[in-house]
Amino acid sequence: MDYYTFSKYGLQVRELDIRHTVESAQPLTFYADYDLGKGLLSYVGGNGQVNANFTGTSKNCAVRFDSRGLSAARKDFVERFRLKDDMADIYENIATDDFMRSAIKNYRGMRITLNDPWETTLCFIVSQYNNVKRIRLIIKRFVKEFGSDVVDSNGKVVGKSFPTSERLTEFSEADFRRCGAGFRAKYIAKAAECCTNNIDLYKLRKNDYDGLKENLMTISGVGDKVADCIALMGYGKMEAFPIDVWVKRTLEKVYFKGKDKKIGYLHKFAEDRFGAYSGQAQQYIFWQGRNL
DNA sequence: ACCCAGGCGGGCG
DNA sequence: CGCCCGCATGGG
Repeated sequence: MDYYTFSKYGLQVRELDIRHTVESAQPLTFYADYDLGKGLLSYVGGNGQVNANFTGTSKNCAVRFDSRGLSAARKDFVERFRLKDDMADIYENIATDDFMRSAIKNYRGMRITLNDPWETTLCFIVSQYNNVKRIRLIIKRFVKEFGSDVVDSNGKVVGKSFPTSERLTEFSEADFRRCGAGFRAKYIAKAAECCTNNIDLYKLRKNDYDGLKENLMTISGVGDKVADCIALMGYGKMEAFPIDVWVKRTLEKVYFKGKDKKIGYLHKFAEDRFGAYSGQAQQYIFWQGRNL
């Protein structure tokens, strides 16, 4: 059973809570413009500018796009918000206990977004030892400073595209520091160079999860946690389970009486418990844990 | 003022 | 290998 159908000016969607999805710290939402009070979200997708207008509830919402470029916007949106996912099956498989059931109840409709691999890489390099608000600030500065103009059919500038790795090789560590990247500026300069001249992130799409993660971790500034975030939100590897401070803290509190557990142990715990849907489970644990 | 943030690389034992 | 430390910066 599909979770979306085409409507005249957009889509009719079930199980999509745009607020929780946008607010739960995912790459798209680090630089998209939105006014959730008015149900507005706009971003530059793979098929150009998308302006979406939401009405309804998380159980059943209507999404309306500009009539111009409607089919491209629909296509982009379906991929971006993973509307083909079988949410009933996902909920059923990750609702393993009271804590998970409660998290799902609180944030039902929160989706994992699928983003461009390089965008995701840059966003999560910036995310390390940082907070969500400041990640957004820095990423927005990168788009503003280094992105190129996106124009509509009349030549009018409607937004800025996310800067490619190649584009960033035209700039230096000092330029990235000026955007507030701090000590991560060095990682970014190296990563941009690496992803332009050594690794083709788009060819890594053919890898399975293990091979992908191994390749990603050769990039400067990409360790275990960031690699899992990129695998999950940049490549759609739903079995990835990123463990940040919040997820670690929450797992230990809920399942291990607050006792310290090693990252490797927690990865195995998640794999056994959530399996192929670990990534979706992680997003609920992360957001519930942060808001406890 | 002080503390923390979706961690990582490097150095040391 | 595992452990520990420093790290830029802005908001609470």
